[in-house]
This record gives sequence, C-alpha cells and structure tokens, in this order.
Amino acid sequence: MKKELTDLRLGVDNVIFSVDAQFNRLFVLLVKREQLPYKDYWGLPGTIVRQEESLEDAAYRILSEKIQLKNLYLEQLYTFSNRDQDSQVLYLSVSHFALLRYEETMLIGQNASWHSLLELPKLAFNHREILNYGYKRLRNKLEYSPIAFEVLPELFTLNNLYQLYCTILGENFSDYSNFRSRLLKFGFLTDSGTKAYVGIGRPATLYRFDPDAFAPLKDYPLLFV
Amino acid sequence: MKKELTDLRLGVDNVIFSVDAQFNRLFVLLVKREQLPYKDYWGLPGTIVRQEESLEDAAYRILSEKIQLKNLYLEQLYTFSNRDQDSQVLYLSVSHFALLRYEETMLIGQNASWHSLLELPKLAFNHREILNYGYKRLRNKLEYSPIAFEVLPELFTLNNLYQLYCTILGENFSDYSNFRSRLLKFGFLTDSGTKAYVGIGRPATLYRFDPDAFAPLKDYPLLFV
DNA sequence: ACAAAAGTGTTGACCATACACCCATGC
DNA sequence: GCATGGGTGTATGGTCAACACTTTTGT
Repeated sequence: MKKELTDLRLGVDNVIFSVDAQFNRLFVLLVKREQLPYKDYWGLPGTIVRQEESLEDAAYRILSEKIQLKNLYLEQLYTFSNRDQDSQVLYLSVSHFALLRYEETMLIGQNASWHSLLELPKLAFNHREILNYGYKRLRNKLEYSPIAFEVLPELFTLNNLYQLYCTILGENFSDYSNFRSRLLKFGFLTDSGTKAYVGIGRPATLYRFDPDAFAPLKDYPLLFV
Repeated sequence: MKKELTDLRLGVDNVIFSVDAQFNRLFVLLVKREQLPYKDYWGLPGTIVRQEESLEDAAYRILSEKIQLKNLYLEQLYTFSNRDQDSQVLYLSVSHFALLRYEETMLIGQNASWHSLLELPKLAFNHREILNYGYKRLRNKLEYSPIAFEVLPELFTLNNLYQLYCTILGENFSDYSNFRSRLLKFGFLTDSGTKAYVGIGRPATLYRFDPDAFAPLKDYPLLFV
C-alpha cells in the first residue's frame, strides 16, 4: 500500500485575464510572492489545496483574497506536474482560466495587480508556461465561443465588440465592416433601440446579446473571426 | 502545515481509441476490474501513481500491461476530482487520450479488450464521463489536426482516409469527391507512384503523408472536414 | 460646410455542394 | 461487354476580403 502512494503537493494556479474596454488593454492578474521560493517574484495567483476543499474551492478561495469576485466562471486549463529530484515530492498544479471586466474588478490588498501581456516581468516557477497556455485558450475561446459578451456591458456598440477582439487577437484580424456583417448575420445581437452619443460623429446603435437566439447555434463550430 | 495538506489519491485513466480500418469500426480499450469497488465492471485502464513515477510514467505503465505499445503518444485530457464524503479523501484522476491502429495492437492478458462505442457496458466510477470527454476530443482532433495519418499505414488510398473519417465522424460528414479534392489541394499528400489492386474495379492510387509539406500549415486552423 | 464616426453596398476571388461523367480493372 | 470502384469536371450558390460609398451627428 505504501509503495503505491507518493508524496504529493497539490496546488491550483489561476490565469485571470481582464480587458480594459476603454483603452483596449489586455491584462493578466499577478501576485507578488512574499515567501520563498521565488520570494519577491511575480507569479500567478495560486495556492495549496486544503483539507476539505475541492480544486475549484481552492481556486476561488485564493482569487477571493485578491479580487472581488462576482459571476466568475473558472475553466480548467491543464494539469502541470513536476517531481522534485531531491525530495522526490510530486508537485501538481491544476491551472484554471477566466476572463473578467477590468472596470468592474476591484483589487484587494497590495500584492496583486494587473499586468499588460506586452511587458511581463520574469515569473516564478513555470508560471510563464501556464500563462502562455492560458493565453492560447483565451484566443481560441474568443474565436469559437461567445465569451466576449460575458465581458462587455449589457448594451454595447459593434465597435466596442470589435475593439475587444482587436485587443485580444491583435490588430487587423479582420476588416471592421466585414466583422459587422458577419456578427449581425448570426442573429443573436438585438438592436436595443437606443444609441450611444459619444461626442462628434454619428451615434452608434447599442446592441444586446440574446442568449436564447444563440442557444441553437452553440453546438456548431461557428467562427466569430 | 498539516492543515494545508489534504488526503489524496492520485490516479491516471486512459481513453485509448483504435480504428479498425478494414471493417470501419471504432473501439475503446476497456479492462475488467478484478477488485472492489466496482468488481467485475468494465472500466478505463488506469492506475494509482507510484513513488518516483511521473503522471505520464504511470499512464504508460498501466497501458504497457494491457497492450503492446509502439510510438504511442498520450495527450492529457482533463483532471477529474472528487472528494469522498465519508473519508474526506480527495480522489484525483488525470485522464489521457490516444488513438492507435487496431491491426497493429496486440492485447496482453485476458482482462483487457476492445469495445465498440455503439454497445458499451456500464462502466465503473465516472469512466463513462471521461470516455465521452475523450470521444469529443477525438472528433475535434480529427477535424483540426493530421492525427488520421498517425493511424493509417504509411501508404494509403484516399478511400482508406475517407473511411477512417466516416468511422469516427459518422456517415455523410462530407461528399467523397469533395473530400478528395480538398485533401489533395492542401498539398501534403504525395502520390507514391504505386497502386492498390484489390479485386475488381480500378486500382486506387496509394498516397503518403508528407510531414514537411504539412509543417508550414500546422499553425493554421485548416479544416479537414 | 466640414470632420468624424457609424453603417451600407459592391466587386471579384475563392470555396463548398451536389451531382454527372469518364477511367481502369476483373470477370 | 459490363459491373465495380477510382477519379475528374462542372454548374450553382455562398462566403470572404478589400474598399468605396452613404448617413448621421457635433462644431
């Protein structure tokens, strides 16, 4: 019996993205480590799984210490494992992923902050690898699922939507006018009847995402890009 | 310190598919359990991770006890977790996935066998859920990656390829002649110069998959279907 | 009137579908 | 010759990228 068991440390690490819709910036949540190893390095918010917790419990717990959560849905990414050569302890990290609204997310405490993906510090452990994996998943979800509408306000303009896609996928992923017609043709964006007046220029139609109209499409591999 | 640790049982479970190219059948590898719980039920080949093993080691070890492995590449699927309400032990199952050639795979021992997906017995634990997850991944990989060529013989006809897709994705996923031209247009199938003479009818051209010609395409989301 | 931003339309190239049809072989 | 399966071609309709154009606002 003893032979079959192994010394384990089970942890969770979270790759939490947020999009600043106003200034078109993509952020990831990092925490400054206060303990060894990698003291004073930045890393992903993670923790050891405690007695009586599930994996998801642990992931939500550590996040709730760093940011205010509401309606946060975590998705499992991948399980990274690594056995320490000296101690023979097997370290397991089950990583999770989420996308939030930057404007609605309050940070708690001093040691957590949003970092642009364009200027990342050196990260602790293999967190850079986990982050890259999460970023790949983010872009993938944006193309194949309606994740964008979870992070936009209830009413949004097509330009808001387009900017969000640009921020995550990069400029020139698609022509704006073609993006418009493709999205409108799907039929799950309904005209709210109101307009967005923002200074000079023609006011933009405010749309609303209609989950019921989207539902029948959800099993098809429709491309948003 | 004690408070942070949790009673853990770490296991791996494998969803191993094989395709019988000759008779167009898709199989999954199941093992008849000899111990409690779920004694005499069929289940996925899995094991507890031992001292000094990595996750992958354990996955390959249990498979090597059931089938002859050669060039088997396992891909991680998902980590299922479940805490026992009575003992408070946290059970973790890191599942893996692979696709093999039925014709080249020798089973070892009496308690492992191939089962058609169309007539599955009741499975132990949550193995039905894991299997469904793996099946979804299999179909997905077939559409977006050249996994089919790992499982076909070195020389194959376009009809062999088409039959393989039919077996996994179901009939009528695409017209045969359109499937032909789409695949040939990619340019990574090279005419071997030889023909397959199988009884009556015009002999079919034998093709070979060219990894070098495929390489530049690998980062594009090309659709095989 | 003019600039700015939203929104529409047009064009040509490409691609998918559903077939019809031709080709090479065994009997 | 003819059945059988391999392989090619084609007409239609749709989709996509690029870009020109029109509309509605503030100043």
